[in-house]
Amino acid sequence: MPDQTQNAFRALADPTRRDIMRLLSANALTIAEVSAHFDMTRAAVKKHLTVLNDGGLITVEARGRERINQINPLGLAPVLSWLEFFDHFWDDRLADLKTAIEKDIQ
Amino acid sequence: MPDQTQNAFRALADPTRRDIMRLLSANALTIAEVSAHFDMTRAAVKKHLTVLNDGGLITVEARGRERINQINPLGLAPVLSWLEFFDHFWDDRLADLKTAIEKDIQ
DNA sequence: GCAACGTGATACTTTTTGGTATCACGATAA
DNA sequence: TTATCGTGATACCAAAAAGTATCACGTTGC
Repeated sequence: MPDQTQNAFRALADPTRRDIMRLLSANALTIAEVSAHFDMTRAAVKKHLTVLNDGGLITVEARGRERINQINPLGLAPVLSWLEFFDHFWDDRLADLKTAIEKDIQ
Repeated sequence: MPDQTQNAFRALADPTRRDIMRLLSANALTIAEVSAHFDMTRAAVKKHLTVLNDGGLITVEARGRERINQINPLGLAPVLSWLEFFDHFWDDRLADLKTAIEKDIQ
């Protein structure tokens, strides 16, 4: 796992994978359970889970013949770290940004 | 510009585009000036700038025959907003996350 | 043991993306 | 005007990504 920042950003670039992150934030799920929420094959969902795993955003735990996928919030650290870089440049604008977030939809 | 969240995340998925963001954080630059920092053609850089513009992360201002590309920090709002979602689920872990950021490389 | 189930992995197709090459066009400067 | 410069736009190519279909394998339960 060389470039965790790149893998994490890449993992978050796909809307399906971001939806999976939200799903897993509520409960850890097996691949089949995750697949049930999307209109695509289990194999496709599995691929997305692999990308998320490569990005360090989820961890996978084997339980019998099932694989429990669960969120790893620390995986977001490289992303937040990168964004943090811009805080130093616009501390003032960041305040506006934070308030803008409050009224942001989705 | 329907899905700004998607466009912003997609724009940040490429390492060259993230580097461009850092570049522009110091100074607003023309396309040619940005291109000088990368080992690729001006046309390729222009494409990246278009993607960044679509993502709302930069703004472009015409000045004579030049186009000044400058950062739009508010474009990061949808990204931060999405990440904010996870704060509600792990307020405690977020503290660890913030401290982890401090010692993060790159 | 045996059948059903969840998963891993591979091969394959289609679409998107990153990149180059090229040309046309407005702005600049002599 | 004329030549040059920065850019926009298009066509094109190669590689990566998203998705499907399929099969093999270990686990579960009878």
